[in-house]
Amino acid sequence: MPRPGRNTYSDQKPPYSYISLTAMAIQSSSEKMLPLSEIYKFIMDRFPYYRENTQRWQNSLRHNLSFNDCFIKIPRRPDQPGKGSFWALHPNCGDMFENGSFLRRRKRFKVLAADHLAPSKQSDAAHYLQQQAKLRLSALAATGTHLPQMSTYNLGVSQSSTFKHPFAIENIIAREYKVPGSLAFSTMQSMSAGYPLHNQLTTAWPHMYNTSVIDTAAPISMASSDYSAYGVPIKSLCHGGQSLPAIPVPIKPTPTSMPGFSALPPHIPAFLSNSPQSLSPTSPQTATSQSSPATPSETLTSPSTLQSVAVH
DNA sequence: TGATGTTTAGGCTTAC
DNA sequence: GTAAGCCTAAACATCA
Repeated sequence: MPRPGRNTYSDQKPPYSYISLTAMAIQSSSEKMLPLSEIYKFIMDRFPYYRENTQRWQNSLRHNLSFNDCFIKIPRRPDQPGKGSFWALHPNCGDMFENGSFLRRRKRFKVLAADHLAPSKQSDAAHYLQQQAKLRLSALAATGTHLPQMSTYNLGVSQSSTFKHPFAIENIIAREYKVPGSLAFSTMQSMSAGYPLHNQLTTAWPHMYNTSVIDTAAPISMASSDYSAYGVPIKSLCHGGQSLPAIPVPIKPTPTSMPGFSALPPHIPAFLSNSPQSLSPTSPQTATSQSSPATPSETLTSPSTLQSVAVH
């Protein structure tokens, strides 16, 4: 639970559950999937609190990965030796935090038995992904953008150009953008003394802030016969199938009630303060997140191919 | 052998 | 008050 310190969160427990932290880590990767060790690294890099008692929280984190259906394990391919599997977010886990709290989900994401894609549904998903790939290729051709080189594990085709994952920085800060004047930003800046995040937006959230990579230019990988046509199990590919989540801002457990704290997660301001460009309300990302009323259900063709349910 | 992954259990907190 | 979510601990299995 959040235990805001006097002036900083740097040595305090972040107001995020392990599920949130893990999801953030996964979302921060360009391929939307990370091995366990990288998830550890992400969390430790950004949250000093987790640089201690590693055995404790890492055990909890592993427990969460296994226990929660919102995380899916993607085996390494034979040509990618290494220990452990990759972990990704389930395509439909986007509404887990519908109440906006990163600390406690309103509903636990649960995959029904039928949700494990049947062959027919897999083909539907594959078809959908192909369509998305074509759309992206067309967009790239129009803009002259070249495809970034990615491994066969990438999930690039899974995200539509309008979809913003709940753990994406855009969603986290979206509400702040709507605050008139400079209050939001100044508040965020004042909090940048929290987690000493040394990375910039483009580093921590490359898939969100590198315009040549994210969204409109997500890479397409076609691949190896041992796996699906996309290099990974179909099930793990369809991040674009989720519903548009509510803007996830920690609403309850947060330091908002504490003097000097805003509702924004403490590490977010650090990102922003390091990336003035991304703060521009006229930036493509911001414009997209604000001006695009389209929901994934509107932009995606077959969300029904991936059924899941949040159980209470 | 250590890292990774699964499962079970108990206690605490929070939403309903 | 109850159910559900979260955290922590622990035991065990698997694998590089």
